[in-house]
Amino acid sequence: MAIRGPAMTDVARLAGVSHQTVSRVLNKHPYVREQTRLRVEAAIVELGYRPNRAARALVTGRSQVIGVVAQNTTLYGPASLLAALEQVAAEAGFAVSVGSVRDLDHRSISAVVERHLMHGVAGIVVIAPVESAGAALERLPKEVPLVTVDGDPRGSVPLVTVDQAAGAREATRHLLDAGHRTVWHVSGPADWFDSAGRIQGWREALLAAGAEVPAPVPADWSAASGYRCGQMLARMPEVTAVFTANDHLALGVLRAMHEYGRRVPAEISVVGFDDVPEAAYFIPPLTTVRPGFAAVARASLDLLLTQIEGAAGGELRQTIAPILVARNSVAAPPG
Amino acid sequence: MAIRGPAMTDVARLAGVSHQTVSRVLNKHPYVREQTRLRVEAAIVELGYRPNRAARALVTGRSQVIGVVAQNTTLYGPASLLAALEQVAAEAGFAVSVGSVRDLDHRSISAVVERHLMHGVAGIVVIAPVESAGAALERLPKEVPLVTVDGDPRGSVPLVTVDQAAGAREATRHLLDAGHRTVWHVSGPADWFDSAGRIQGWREALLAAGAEVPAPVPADWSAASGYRCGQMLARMPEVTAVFTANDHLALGVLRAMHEYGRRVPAEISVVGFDDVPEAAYFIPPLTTVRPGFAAVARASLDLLLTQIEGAAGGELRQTIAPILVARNSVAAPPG
DNA sequence: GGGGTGAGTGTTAGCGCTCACAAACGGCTC
DNA sequence: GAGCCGTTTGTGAGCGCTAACACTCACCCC
Repeated sequence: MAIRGPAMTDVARLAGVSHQTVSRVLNKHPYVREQTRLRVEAAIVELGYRPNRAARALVTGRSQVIGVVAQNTTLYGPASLLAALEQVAAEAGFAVSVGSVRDLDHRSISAVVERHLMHGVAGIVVIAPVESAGAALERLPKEVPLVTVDGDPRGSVPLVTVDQAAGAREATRHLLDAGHRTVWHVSGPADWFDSAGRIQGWREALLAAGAEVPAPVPADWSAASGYRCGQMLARMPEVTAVFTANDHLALGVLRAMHEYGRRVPAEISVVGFDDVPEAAYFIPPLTTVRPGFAAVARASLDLLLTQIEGAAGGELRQTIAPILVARNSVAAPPG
Repeated sequence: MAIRGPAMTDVARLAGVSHQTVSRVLNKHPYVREQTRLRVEAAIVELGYRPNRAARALVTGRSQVIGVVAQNTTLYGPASLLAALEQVAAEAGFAVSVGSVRDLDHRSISAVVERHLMHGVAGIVVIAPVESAGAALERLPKEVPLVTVDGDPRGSVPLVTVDQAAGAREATRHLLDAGHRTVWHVSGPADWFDSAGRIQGWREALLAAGAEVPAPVPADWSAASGYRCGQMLARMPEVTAVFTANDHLALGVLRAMHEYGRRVPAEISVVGFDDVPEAAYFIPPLTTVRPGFAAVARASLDLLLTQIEGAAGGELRQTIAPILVARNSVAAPPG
């Protein structure tokens, strides 16, 4: 294994130039004669030459790899973000190395960051949607370019985030516009920034419409907890509209409503958040909010590359607006 | 940016030894006096020294990164596999670099493989569940250690795969045991090995029980197509049991049954495949087959590391048995 | 006492690349 | 024709590490 391929000098010899000229061709320097460039390129093709990144990284002191720290990568949201990041990074010539963490506490995060540093990443993207992660990041070594996604809005680390509040406002307004007096909210875990933002947007929309603001029903992100909350809401006749913090919660709520014989949307309207691919095939198809993963990925990488290239300036905060996807889980309230 | 940290010679100077001794400590060579080792380790901690992977990779000719080629990483299956791989790799001191492809044809795959090679990966895992990928892999350069997951059983490339047929047999037998005369199958795309294996297992179980074998209903993997197939099956009164090639198809079928007023499981039983986390919260909770992603990941990495280390021997084919997860979507047929 | 042995350490030579610098060349100005 | 520019190419050093080898001891055996 690990047979060494041809090196730059081999290409140089074949093309009848110095290794330095080959390097210049590879790095697209100006001041290489067209004819020389063609000769070098031909030699590269002929030998099947492939530049050695390790050697380049050694001398330049930076690699072409960015590390990502994420939790729960099997969930639709993180997985989508990861895929989008990978694609954007590839376009910029960077590879993406993932590091999953079980918990987003200081110890887990810095362990994975440390692993990334050992592997010599050029920069790190941390998907850090909870309080504990925010604190952990402040304590990280400053030597590495770092960007957080969905992180602490009050932190000092460069941040890209989906405008949770805007999405929640839209969802809530959509329900109010359908004629509901007020909207109940099944919220995500209290320590997630996403949860906080969605609660805030929901509350703002209600207040703006002069509607009553019921207490949010706390849950985690799972269909299981959505189901439990749904069981409660199903027994409350005054509930006609529910906005859940994500689609899986909505799924649980839908199942509970079904079991209690409360028809959706005829008796109760439901709106989710995330637009998972299956959302269109829930019973009934779910109206939800779609965050722009691709836009988030692009913004994150831009921010990171700016830091890697050493340019100090530019915005350190980017907000991506989500959009509402209307389906059949919303109708006018009964009566 | 990219401030160079302390190098091995700095550690050596502080510990009063040569850089080579530091290297020996780092690589756990024998023949280093305990006392010396402690002195070196103290110096490493004091300076916050971190070995430069690029330099090591340059001299040894191999990196500590493995590349993964996968399609559709936002789906539950691939995402789970990816996460499992990453964890197993981390334990072995390897980083995982993902490369998503839109299509599993020769061009896309070799482009991503090429990208991985440029970045100097030590080996590659290809998640290659379709015919076209199988062909593409045979044409890849042999110089790189390679393992396929869910790939072509007839190919020559080392392979780890879930025993699709065994899982399908179990699912089908489970339905037959519940008293159904026969079981209908909504199958995955024809060019997927997974589909073929599941069809085969389903057919075997029916034949073994002397049951009639209906024509499989072809679909893709989406809830959308499951829904369309479900609409058809719902109108066929003789259908009492359906085995779908994955859970999303089952979700679509469930929705169709619901719309046509056919109760599950009272009138029709349904079994899926994959055990996505939401499966327990479908209406009704879905009986399904759980493939062992962790086991697949572990086997793949073992196979890959064996190749990387140059050891030729060992099995080049590993099969992982899935298990049936019984929930409430299966009951005796009506009447 | 000469010559082995093995533990523990140091010296040297690259791995393949980029960077800084030098050099060669033609064309221009004065 | 001396001097200067801009273009095009080459030379040499060195990034931080490991592998190969050389060396120094202490210890043992005949």
